[in-house]
Amino acid sequence: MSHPHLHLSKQMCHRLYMASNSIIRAYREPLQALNITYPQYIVMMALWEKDEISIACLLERTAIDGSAMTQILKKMTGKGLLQIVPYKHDKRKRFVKLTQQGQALKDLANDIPEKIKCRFTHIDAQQAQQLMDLLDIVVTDLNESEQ
Amino acid sequence: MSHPHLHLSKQMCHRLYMASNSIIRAYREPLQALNITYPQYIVMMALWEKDEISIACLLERTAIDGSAMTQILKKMTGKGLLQIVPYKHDKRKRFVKLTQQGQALKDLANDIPEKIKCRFTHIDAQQAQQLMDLLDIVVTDLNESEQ
DNA sequence: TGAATTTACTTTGCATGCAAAACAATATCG
DNA sequence: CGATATTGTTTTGCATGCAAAGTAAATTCA
Repeated sequence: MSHPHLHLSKQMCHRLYMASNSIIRAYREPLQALNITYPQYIVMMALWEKDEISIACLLERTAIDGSAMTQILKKMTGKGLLQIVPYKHDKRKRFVKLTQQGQALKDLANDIPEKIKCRFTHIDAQQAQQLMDLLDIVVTDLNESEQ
Repeated sequence: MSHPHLHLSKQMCHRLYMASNSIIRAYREPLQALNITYPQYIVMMALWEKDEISIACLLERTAIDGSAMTQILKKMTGKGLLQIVPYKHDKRKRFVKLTQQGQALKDLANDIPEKIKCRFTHIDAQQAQQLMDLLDIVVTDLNESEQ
């Protein structure tokens, strides 16, 4: 077998690629009811948890790319879900603030995690936790070793 | 704590999102030496393993989206890595065939998996396998429950 | 056999992900 | 104090991921 390391079946990266695409696809339908996309849902979850934070803080919490975030926030502002407010003391900074409509969306979203969980029939709670722990290590290792 | 299920820290999807983005980003630099992107690398790995397969087969093996694949193959053809050849018996079908240059790239790619592995300092072989197994279940469960 | 389906892709339009460059405002340093 | 560097964010350009529509060829079926 030539170049055995290059087999697709051995690639962690390909597994992650497929799993991530699959689960984001799974969110598409439930999120259509809220009229938001998956990255926008990540932003909403971050803000439901802690509102009125700087864009930099939102970037760190969500791990969404900065230039993508600008576009995402622009669209969400257009939908009336949030507002971008400039800081008084530092005019470079802006913070993000949910509108009432944005806050209200939380109730509509409440049962989405459960809907997704239902689709996992072969993974129990312990395995799910194990998977999340391993994924955290993957992210940490890759971030720490950034040159 | 209101709406506890919506906390980012509990979202498998967000872990997968971050891990997948992180690892694809990690491949960027080594793949620049080959002048290909990550999805193009997936295509190359599939073809290095088994060449002269139909586009449909390539789609199944790589799990890349069909419409994206058209563009990806177009670019790879432009780079001289492969050719799209029509079938004789069924004119709807096409198959993909690596050029000599495409085949030769395999040697350059051979040490990429090892380079990536080096960045995982907190995951041993057993955990890596465990992670791959769990990701396989995620993908299977999500695909099986597609309505 | 000819219309209706199905199959295998391609095209289009929109939303990111990302690197690189641009920008404006603040901080730093000689 | 003023030139330089840094910070926080946006803009630009390119490559997907994906749904939906389009297309051409092969199949099925009345």
